Amino acid sequence: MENLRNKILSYTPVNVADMDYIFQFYRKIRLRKGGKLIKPGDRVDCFYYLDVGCVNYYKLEQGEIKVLEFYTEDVFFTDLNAYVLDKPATYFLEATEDTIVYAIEKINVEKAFRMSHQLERFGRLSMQDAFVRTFTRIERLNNRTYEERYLRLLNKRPSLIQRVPQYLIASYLGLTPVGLSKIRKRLVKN
Amino acid sequence: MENLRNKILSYTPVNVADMDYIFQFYRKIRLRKGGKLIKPGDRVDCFYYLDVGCVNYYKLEQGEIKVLEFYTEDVFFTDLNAYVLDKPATYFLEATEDTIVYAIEKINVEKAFRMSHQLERFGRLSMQDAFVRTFTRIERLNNRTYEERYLRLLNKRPSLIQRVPQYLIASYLGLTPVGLSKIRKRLVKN
DNA sequence: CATTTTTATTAAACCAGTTTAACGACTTAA
DNA sequence: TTAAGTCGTTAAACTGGTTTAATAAAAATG
Repeated sequence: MENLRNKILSYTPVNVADMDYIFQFYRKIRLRKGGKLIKPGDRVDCFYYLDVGCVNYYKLEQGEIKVLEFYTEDVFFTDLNAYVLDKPATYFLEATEDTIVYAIEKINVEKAFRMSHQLERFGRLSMQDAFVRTFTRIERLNNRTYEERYLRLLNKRPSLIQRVPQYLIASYLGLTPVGLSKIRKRLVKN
Repeated sequence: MENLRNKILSYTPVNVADMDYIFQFYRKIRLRKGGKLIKPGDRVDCFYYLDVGCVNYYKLEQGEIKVLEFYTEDVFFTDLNAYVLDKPATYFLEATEDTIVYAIEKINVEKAFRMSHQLERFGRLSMQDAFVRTFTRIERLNNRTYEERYLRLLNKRPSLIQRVPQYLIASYLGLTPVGLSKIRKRLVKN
């Protein structure tokens, strides 16, 4: 759990007692490829830290898969909408490969944040960080063509293209598998 | 500043002393229509609360306006990317009508959050709230057609359509003024 | 390793948007 | 009160994607 500890400390200093306090609540979860943390209808009462692997955050709409995000090494994640608002999940959180995450229950998160000002601050700053990353995503969705989005992904997260099947990448970019295939063809020609 | 006080208290209880402490830092800003809080290149060192009016959060890209969000009554906002990362702004924050906001400097936000666990918690929860709203925006951008997006906006923020010129609405929805005009025509026919 | 299943490519027809340009209505300023 | 600018609509030609379907290639399975 050394990675998780360093991740927390990357946001703000936390004294050893407070760190130990929150760590008592974390439990390790191993997922095989295809294993799910959350599926629609589930209660979402955990916040996760992705240590090893990749988790696909997606929903099914009229049978069609809509990928919202791929969470990879060293990020916090959950189905935040459902988690925050205590609503049943509408998304899946599913491992695209063998994956290790650490989970902490919401009730214990709240306990830890109430008990420690430093942990509360960690909570605020990590949320701020999540916000900024999400916002950047909106910027891209709004302003770029599909080709530019694909090239950007290729550049920013090259390993993702290797790890994840192309039809999921297509969905993540907001187009069809056929559409992505055409873009790729266009790119090699030029 | 009663609205601002209630907004803060809607997230978490804050004792009077701590509330007074943070309130000493807020200052009122009046903007005429077209007035700007931020423009590209500016240092973004304030967090704002919109009391009355409407602020357009947009950028210019090859001379073309790209609207990311309209902030209206009773929300916190800033150019968060620039604010958090201490980078120069790339966006405008511009009043689309006469507007009143309250501003607090980043340095004083940090002071208040360090001084008070309750205020720190308010900071975390308001950030969480902002995240959820932003995330909802991504969902819409990803999954819906332009027509559905327009209908949703009409339904969710009907006043916005009245207050803001149509070419800005078009940009917010991610299409051209011509495109939006065609959609509107299609809708009245059916 | 042979079979089945899953994934990626290609082609053809189609369509919801874009771009450009012209026009009319409304607003603003001199 | 005319002139200039802004805003929304329409039309025509275009384009970058979609859909559907067939096929090929690769991966999983017994």
